[in-house]
Amino acid sequence: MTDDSPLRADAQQNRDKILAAAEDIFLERGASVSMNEVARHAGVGIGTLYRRFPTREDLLAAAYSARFTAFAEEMCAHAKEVDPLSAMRAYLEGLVRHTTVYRGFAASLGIVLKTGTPGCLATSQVGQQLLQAAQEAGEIRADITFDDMVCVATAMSLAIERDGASQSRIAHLASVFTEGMAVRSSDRPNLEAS
Amino acid sequence: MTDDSPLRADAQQNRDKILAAAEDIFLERGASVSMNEVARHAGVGIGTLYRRFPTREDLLAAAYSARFTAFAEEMCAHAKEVDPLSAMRAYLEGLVRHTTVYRGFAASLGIVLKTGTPGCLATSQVGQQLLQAAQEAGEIRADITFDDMVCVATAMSLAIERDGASQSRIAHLASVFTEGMAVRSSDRPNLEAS
DNA sequence: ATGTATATGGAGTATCATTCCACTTAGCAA
DNA sequence: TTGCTAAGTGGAATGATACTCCATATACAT
Repeated sequence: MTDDSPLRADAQQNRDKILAAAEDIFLERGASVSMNEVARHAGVGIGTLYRRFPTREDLLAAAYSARFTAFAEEMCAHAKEVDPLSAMRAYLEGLVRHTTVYRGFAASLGIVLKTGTPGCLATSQVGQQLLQAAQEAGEIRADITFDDMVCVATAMSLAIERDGASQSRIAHLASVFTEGMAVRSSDRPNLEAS
Repeated sequence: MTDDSPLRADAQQNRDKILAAAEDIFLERGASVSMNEVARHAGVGIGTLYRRFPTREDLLAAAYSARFTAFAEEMCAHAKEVDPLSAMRAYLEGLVRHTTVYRGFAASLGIVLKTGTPGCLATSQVGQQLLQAAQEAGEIRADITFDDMVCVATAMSLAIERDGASQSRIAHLASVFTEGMAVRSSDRPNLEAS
């Protein structure tokens, strides 16, 4: 299903130009700029852009892949140094911080994370691992899914896009929501080992 | 600032026709149908539609006003029978459930709620009251704002529009978020008055 | 009856996403 | 080197849609 045949040299070059332009322009004017503008900025035809990235989400995911890869590695390393609940909090916070780099990206987060780009795949997997670890440690409710977390991150990002993001506000919201997913001490008696 | 002069009789009639058509067509095809289609369905010109409802959000807010009014009353009554935290959970859950009546409505929720339509005003006010009551009862963290809640509701609705809404998933997510906003017993000692 | 503020319809303009295809070119095989 | 061809390209064309503008029509106060 995944495209495997390697690109022709010129096509690869154009792909790179598109990604560089997308990075620039998304940063500068948000994730909703017209596809034409991206193409023009990259110096390629609109047809070429669509051939390589059929949907805006595909382009977003590709343009963001490197950031996501770095983020996944960072979170993986960080998780080894703190307790599972803190790791989750940090993950959530970091995911939101990344998501707010491009204005207007928040609403697409869920779709983008499912695109299968290396970076998206990595951050999804790390997120799922951290979640599972926290659940096995009894620190996060067993009925929370990774999709719940993405939903939570979306909410936080939307809130922040609206207000303008202060670092402290991101941390604040991340903390609020992590608390919501946490097992409450009063619930502990209810133990259920699989 | 609010428009006060009464409409001419024919204009009022057209306004009513537009609202009836909007209700129909939003229900049937979602909140993103073209304005042209609404106008055609209502039997008025597109100019008339725009004169009365300058933005899509204005139209959505007006078309949804009655539902929101009913919802606000319902929540107000319900709050008298349960504890403040449960009232908040019910409000959040209800808001999301309402929001999913028109497909594609979720993304506009925040804007629509600020339009000043009687129903929007009522649900905003009730939400703020419930939040304040829960905070004064020490059941919800003092640093949560009503806008936070709207944001949360938006994200839940977006997630649900994507996945397809099951009633249980709405309830589940509402519960997670409510937990997150709740004051935890372990936090009680940690008091910091400004 | 008539003057005028109000209201109307819909053609016109502008912006986008997306498709399509005649033309170009990289890379391979002879 | 020289074709050959699959892969790639650009951008005009198509089709939606939002939104504006104004010549015309009409309610209604006088």
